[in-house]
Amino acid sequence: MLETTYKPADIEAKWYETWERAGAFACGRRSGNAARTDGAPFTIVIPPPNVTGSLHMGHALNNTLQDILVRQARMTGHDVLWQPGTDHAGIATQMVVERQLDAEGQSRHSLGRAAFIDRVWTWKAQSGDTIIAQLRRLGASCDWSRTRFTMDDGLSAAVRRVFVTLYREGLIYRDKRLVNWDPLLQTAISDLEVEQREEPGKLWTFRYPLEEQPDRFVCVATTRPETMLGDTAVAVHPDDERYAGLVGRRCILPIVGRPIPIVADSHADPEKGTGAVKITPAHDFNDFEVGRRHGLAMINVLDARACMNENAPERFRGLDRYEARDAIVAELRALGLLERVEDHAMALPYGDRSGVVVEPWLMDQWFVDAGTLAGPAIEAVEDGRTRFVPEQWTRTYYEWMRNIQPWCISRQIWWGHQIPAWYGPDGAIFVAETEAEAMAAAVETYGKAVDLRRDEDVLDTWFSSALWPFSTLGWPEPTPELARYYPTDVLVTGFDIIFFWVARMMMMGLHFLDAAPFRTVYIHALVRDEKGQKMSKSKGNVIDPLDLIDRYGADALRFTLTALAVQGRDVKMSESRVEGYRNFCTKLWNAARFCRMNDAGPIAGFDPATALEPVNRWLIAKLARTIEEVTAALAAYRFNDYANGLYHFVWATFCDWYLEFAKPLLMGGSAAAQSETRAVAGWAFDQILCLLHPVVPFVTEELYAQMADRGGAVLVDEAWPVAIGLPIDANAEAEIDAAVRLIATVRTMRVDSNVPPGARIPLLLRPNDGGAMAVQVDRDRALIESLARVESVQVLSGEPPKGSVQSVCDGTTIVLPLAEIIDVGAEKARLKRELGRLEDEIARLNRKLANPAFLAKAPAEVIATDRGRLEAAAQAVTKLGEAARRLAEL
RNA sequence: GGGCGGUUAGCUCAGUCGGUAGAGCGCCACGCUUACACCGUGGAUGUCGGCGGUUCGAGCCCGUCACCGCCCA
Repeated sequence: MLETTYKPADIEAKWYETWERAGAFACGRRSGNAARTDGAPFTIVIPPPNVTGSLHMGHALNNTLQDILVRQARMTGHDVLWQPGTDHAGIATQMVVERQLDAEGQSRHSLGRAAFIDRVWTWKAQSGDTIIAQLRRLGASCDWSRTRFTMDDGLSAAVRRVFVTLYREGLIYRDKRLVNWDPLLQTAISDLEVEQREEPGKLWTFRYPLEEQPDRFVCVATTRPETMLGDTAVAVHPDDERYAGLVGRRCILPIVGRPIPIVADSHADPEKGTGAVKITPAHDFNDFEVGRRHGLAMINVLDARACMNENAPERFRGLDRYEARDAIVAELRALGLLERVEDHAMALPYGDRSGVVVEPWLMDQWFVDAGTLAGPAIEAVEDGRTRFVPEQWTRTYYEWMRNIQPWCISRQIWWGHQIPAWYGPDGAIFVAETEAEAMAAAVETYGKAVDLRRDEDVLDTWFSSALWPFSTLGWPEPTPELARYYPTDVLVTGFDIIFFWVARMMMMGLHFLDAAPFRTVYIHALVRDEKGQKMSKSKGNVIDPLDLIDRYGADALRFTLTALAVQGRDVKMSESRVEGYRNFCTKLWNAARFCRMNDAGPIAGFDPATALEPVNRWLIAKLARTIEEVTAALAAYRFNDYANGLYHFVWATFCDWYLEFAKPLLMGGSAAAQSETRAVAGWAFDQILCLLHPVVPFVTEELYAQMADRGGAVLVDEAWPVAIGLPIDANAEAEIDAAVRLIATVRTMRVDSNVPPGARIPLLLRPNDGGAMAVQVDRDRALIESLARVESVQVLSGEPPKGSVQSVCDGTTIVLPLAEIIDVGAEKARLKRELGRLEDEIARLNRKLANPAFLAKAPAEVIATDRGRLEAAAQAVTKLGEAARRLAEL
């Protein structure tokens, strides 16, 4: 016999091992009802987590949703591939290992490149499986036999093939441009890795003397005085009359003494500051463009650590950028060239990994021509080959794609895919997949063997991630998996990586396989804490999913995340919700206990269409509707509707009503009714297990095993329920729904009249149409007596006895003869309240139905509904009015 | 500055076609009942952010304002 509470820890590991041993997650097989479907492929690639990371709540949500989709797809007979794997996460992983080295008093430079990379692999070997193990605990049903890592040989070959191909097509190139330079990590990073933070700062206004008239000045404002050493112009707006006479003349850059031109450029904003701006093309993205337009010199005054370099006057060299700022301001002040200082809020660019202010820095880097690749990626969404859900994200995608900038892909770190480019003695570039090929090309160029030097940089991690949907399937080799599982069906990911990842996979997939990598991109929200704050270690509000799994079970966590996964809204996580859904699992568990105690298990070949009892036909109809509803919800990615629909069906319909109705049938019904009820309950419970399995796989699998001898079959391989063929008996539904309302009314009357819960009292019904009601009462007598806890149910033809409590339900007067215990005053008050409510409703409906415009324009069925309501209310008033009069006679 | 989302019960949120506003948690009362106290039964709780408009009828559609959050520059 099952215990009274569900203990997740006892069964989760067992079932996960069973599934894996059975190969239940492997692609290339078909489960569910194989006869019903064609075993079409269904593919999802996992958003690869950082190989050395650990599971956080965002992963838990992301993978729960994917797991629901793939488990359901297996049950509908698809050949499912959920492709797992991890990402090498270049900068993040390198930082972790560098911190370790630092603690040992070493650095990557003291170790050397080869030894350092060995060290990272060692670290990966130690911690690389952590997150995979954690995903298993969550229940994720990936095909682990196909696990890939972005630095595997095959995936690395794909990276080289893509790099070389794009280089030859002119879509990858080396260029000297301003990049975002992280002076702490000493590497370039992409625009997306820069976070703009609004901060209070200062705006300094300096006087730059004119070359010809040293007593006249042009005033320029800046938030970054230290960069003035690299100024090569002053710009004013071409329409700015204040400066019209100065354009074309020169001023003298203070401290440096360099004459610089005053140019007209619309970048200068007449409204801002003095209207004149200093131009430092080597240290500002806007100034860089101005410099290009006017052919200005580009003078770099900072080194890789953001200290002043040899292009600065000697006394500033080696100063950190902030020290240099103070020194320069002081010197200009001393020279009388500081006009003023104002407080000024400004956005500063921070490196999202290092947390330091990045510098726009002029250097040679590798770039992808993202603009060219974006075209087809935009079209694929425009013409619907790829669809975003929720649809609103389409705009975000377009917005970014249509304004895309060249993508800087080289990183000055060691952990990652080293760029397959070699330099000859004269600096000529040879890009090839192997050193041998590069050498061959060099020999052809130079006519002899030369020393080639490989580019030391590695590629942005997202470069390899961009290939994930096909590199994991074996590309560039023409594997059977690639042919069968690409393009994938759906990508499930968070909105925060639409640009980083989704957009780039779209570009690469379209370019190299001529097909968008996914048919649907489902974008889910961020998981926040219960106050709506983003979870972060520094805030200390992180909820650890593994802790929740330990305490409440993986199923409870999964159900919580699913029920809260509303499209377009953040998920606010709170422990009380997890506890509530743990309780739901226990409820399910106890429903199973009840079924087992009553021998209500699944019966092979049972056909629900043969059921005759109204209660059973009622349940079958409700279940059929639930199947349709939750299947549709999943098809539309409305995960919350799926979870809540089942929650309500299981708890309210099945447990609260059906099982309670079943009790009198099982205990006192005819032999036929008993065996039918056992069969229907057992069958329905099996259907429930199937429907719930994708979201709560562990508890449902355990109960599936507990409910019957399955001959080794597991729920994970079962078929998804279908509503087609199930009888939806409207009469049975109406009959039992009416009984439900009647019982609820009696229960309310009992409480209102302080009838002791245990007291069995008679129930009298005075229907409008004696015939039909009498038949129904006769049929459902046992149900009503049991659930309303009454000793008898009789149809009343004459006047109710004196001292009765009365109410009206569906036109029938409900009479409880309680002369002994009735509190006349309280009962009068209750009737008065009820009559007042009805009068209000009648007045409202009368107003509405007296409005000629309503009668003329509203649909006929709306008018009929309201007339029905009015009639029912009027009847109820009559009956309760009588009841009140009878009470007054006492 | 541009864009997106939000504002509904004490809290967290659903609300699909415009037709008397729902759920979970919490709260109150009562607990007979051999599936379950991680439970059962009953109950209370709303200016659907403000204003204006469209409509027979608006939480829902349109306009506008306020506040909150996010993204981009």
